[in-house]
Amino acid sequence: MRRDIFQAIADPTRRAIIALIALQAMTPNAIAENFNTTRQAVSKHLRILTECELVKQEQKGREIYYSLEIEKMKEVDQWLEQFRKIWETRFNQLDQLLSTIKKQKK
Amino acid sequence: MRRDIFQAIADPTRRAIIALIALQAMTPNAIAENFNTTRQAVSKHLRILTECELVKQEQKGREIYYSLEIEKMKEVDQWLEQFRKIWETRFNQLDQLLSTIKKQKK
DNA sequence: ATTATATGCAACTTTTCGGTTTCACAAATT
DNA sequence: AATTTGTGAAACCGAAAAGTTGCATATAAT
Repeated sequence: MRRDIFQAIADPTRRAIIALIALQAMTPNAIAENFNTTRQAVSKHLRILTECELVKQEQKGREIYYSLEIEKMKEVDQWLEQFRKIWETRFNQLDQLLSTIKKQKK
Repeated sequence: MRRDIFQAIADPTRRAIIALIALQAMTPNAIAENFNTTRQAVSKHLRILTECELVKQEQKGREIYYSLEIEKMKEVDQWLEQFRKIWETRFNQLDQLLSTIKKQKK
């Protein structure tokens, strides 16, 4: 089983779950109420999210509260970093081009 | 077919292809040389990347050069934005906590 | 003109994925 | 003690994905 964060966020339902529990910890039942699937399907998603450490649990009696392990999200951010560098370079090049054109107009 | 950027970057080979052609345009054959798969498999990945507009082609004779449509990568960046806000809030809270502790020490 | 090279596409196979159904178990409620 | 509630896990199913094989086409080289 692959189970990395990129595979985890590939599914739209999982992205929605992530967004949901980012704000506050929730039980599987409460999460499932927000979707058109069964509790079991949500439970399966939560297992996947847990497996790649995107989610943490806190047991309270028979209820289990799930919340987002927000630090893990930074892995995606780090991966994007290499492309952000390219954006910036391109932007600077464009910037230089524009100022060159400006100079020529004078 | 779903075909969104999150599904596209879920596959590790595709992420590698993206990183490769981000730096310079390459032909399918040249790309395939970097991996343990057949040219056809790479070709299929390129088609998927093209379908979700992550990649653009430029034909030169019988060769086709693929390069990254870097703007599209910003979609992931935008999605991360909501979590970045949470990071910053948490960070500020930690910051406040630390300065409170500092004050108490005095 | 013939051959080699670069590529895309379609058919097929195996694996993975997302969902449902069913069951088991533990905590809470009656 | 019996019942209800909250949950996880396994078995199964259909759909989609990833890879391989084979073929078609166009350009380049001989």
